[in-house]
Amino acid sequence: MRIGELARLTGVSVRSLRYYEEQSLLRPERHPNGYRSFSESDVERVAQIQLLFASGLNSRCIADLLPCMCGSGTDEFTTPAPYLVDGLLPVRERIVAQITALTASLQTLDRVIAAARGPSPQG
Amino acid sequence: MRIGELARLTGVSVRSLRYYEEQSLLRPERHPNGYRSFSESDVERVAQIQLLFASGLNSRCIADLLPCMCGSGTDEFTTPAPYLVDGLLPVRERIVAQITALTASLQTLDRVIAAARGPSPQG
DNA sequence: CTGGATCCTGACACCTATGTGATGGTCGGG
DNA sequence: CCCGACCATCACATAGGTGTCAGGATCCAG
Repeated sequence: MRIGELARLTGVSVRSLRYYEEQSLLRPERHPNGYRSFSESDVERVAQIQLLFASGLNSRCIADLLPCMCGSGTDEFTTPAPYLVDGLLPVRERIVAQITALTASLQTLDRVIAAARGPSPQG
Repeated sequence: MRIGELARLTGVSVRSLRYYEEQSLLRPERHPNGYRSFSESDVERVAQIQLLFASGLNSRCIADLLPCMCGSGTDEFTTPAPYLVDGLLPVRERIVAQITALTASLQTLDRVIAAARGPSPQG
């Protein structure tokens, strides 16, 4: 499919999809006329990318990660080099820390919201 | 206390503390000579700010949030106007969404890490 | 051929938190 | 007085993902 359709299917802007290719997160084929040609599986792949972006990873990190996880269809390359893991562990820690921070923030927020709803001594 | 000491106590750069004031996250007094004068409670407040930043909230959001929660010890003013809650709910949703994304990413990440460690069928 | 939709590349703009440097005021100790 | 530490403001830089526009090319329909 072409870039416009992928954009529609994923809800991601054409601009971003081109950027993803620039960052090697997507590797679409090219029609003879220069148009990008994406596969069906790229829909899922873009969703993955979006998820990782939403988690605060940057494109370089995602680029490292994707070859290890995208193998929904092709599974040869699902085992990353161990050296890659060394780079992944800090990322993991950051995510855990972020979840912790978010959870704490959420609790605080919920206390605030509860207090605003009913200032009665319920908590 | 002055800005340098607050920076030392919190581990946040002086630059960031000034930025926080610019964003109305901190409202230090001013000495006649122009120096900022922070209170003891600002140490905790900065920690809160950092926590929220780490949660991915931006300064505007934090500015809305802080007046409701800064009373961790003092709970008098923990009750915000209900109209404020309307603004808080989207924030809450964003936090929940982010936790969801992070959790999913963490799972993916852990699968990759596990696969790299031992490609044996252990999980 | 014409018009419109879609695509291409390239480039600049933005936002946001933070770094960094310039330039100068304030204060305390020697 | 003078130096060093600290503070002030202003301003420019950075990074990363995205918006947006410019200037063309392609393709299809009429």
